[in-house]
Amino acid sequence: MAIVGPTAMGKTPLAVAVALRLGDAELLNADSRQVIRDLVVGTCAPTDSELRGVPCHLLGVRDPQQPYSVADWVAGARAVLSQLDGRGVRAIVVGGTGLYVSALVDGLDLGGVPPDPARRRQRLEASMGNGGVDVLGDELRDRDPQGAAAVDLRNPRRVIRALEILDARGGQLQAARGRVGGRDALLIGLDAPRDVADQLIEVRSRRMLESGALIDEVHSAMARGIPRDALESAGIGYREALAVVDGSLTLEAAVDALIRRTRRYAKTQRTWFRRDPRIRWLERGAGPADALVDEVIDAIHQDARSGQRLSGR
RNA sequence: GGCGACGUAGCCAAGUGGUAAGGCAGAGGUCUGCAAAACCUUCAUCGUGGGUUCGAUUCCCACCGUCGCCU
Repeated sequence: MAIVGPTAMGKTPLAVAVALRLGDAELLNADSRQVIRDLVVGTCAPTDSELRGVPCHLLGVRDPQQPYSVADWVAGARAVLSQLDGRGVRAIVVGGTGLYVSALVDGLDLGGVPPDPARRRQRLEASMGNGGVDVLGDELRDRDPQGAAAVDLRNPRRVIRALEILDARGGQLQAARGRVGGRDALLIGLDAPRDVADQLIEVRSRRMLESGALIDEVHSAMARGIPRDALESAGIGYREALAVVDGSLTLEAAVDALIRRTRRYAKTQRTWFRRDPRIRWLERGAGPADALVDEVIDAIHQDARSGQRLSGR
């Protein structure tokens, strides 16, 4: 099963509560920021005390500078899953990175074409030249008219990736975008009414910055030699914290920016998850999110897939 | 009290006698190897009232407001 939804709604505490209730369950992190090693404050990676003894996989497994993508995560997730299956332990996938969850659950075939950084840089530069992205879009249309129709030709990253796939395997884009090995899963969405959600985000953002914890984390990361740009791309909040550190932003302004960016991010997450009709949404109130355990457990029992497993077959 | 400047969307801001750039914020959306990313769509009738004009946000007058200088 998976618990998904916008950031700051309490997915982790809820998942932990569910795992404790089930007894034989472990968490599998599906948050693209929490996989980064040693950056826990700004990424809101769960702490040991928040996990209450429940193991959580794929947490802090890569360095900030290290390139990492959905494919890496899926590979890791599949490994975790088979290991858990072997031990007869149930996995609870928790996280807000929709693409990761989808890649695992739907079994997106990522084409087996790893990124080519040098070539990407080259094309990105081309896209910033005279003709803009259109130059790349035209190339894509030439090489695969059909495939091009399914790509957002205004989006450099998408076009560049499409070309990258064609470079590597030729043929047509469509052939590289199948689905293989999905996992049928119960999907639980956790969200809150707008005002509560805004409140949760504000409280979290304030605590993160005003306590000084994020600033401290940024300081120690820099002391370890982590490059600035790696830090900035480590998630919402790091850019703001860095700005406070070098004095270009007041703490108050940083808090505002963090709140704003986080809200916008939450909105994007909602947009992503809302279109998936399989998700069963639970709405939390201002109280603790783990009060919803019972509802999750009910959902598990009602769910045919899990029902069989729970009854011991 | 006098003189001067300014008054364009929530904020910053360009501009023209023919019916309002852009950025930020907001709202909505897209999504198959950077996804807390990248991208798309959308959002004003120009302080108020008169006048000139075929037509004014753009010219003139008055008023209101803000800022500066002077007394």
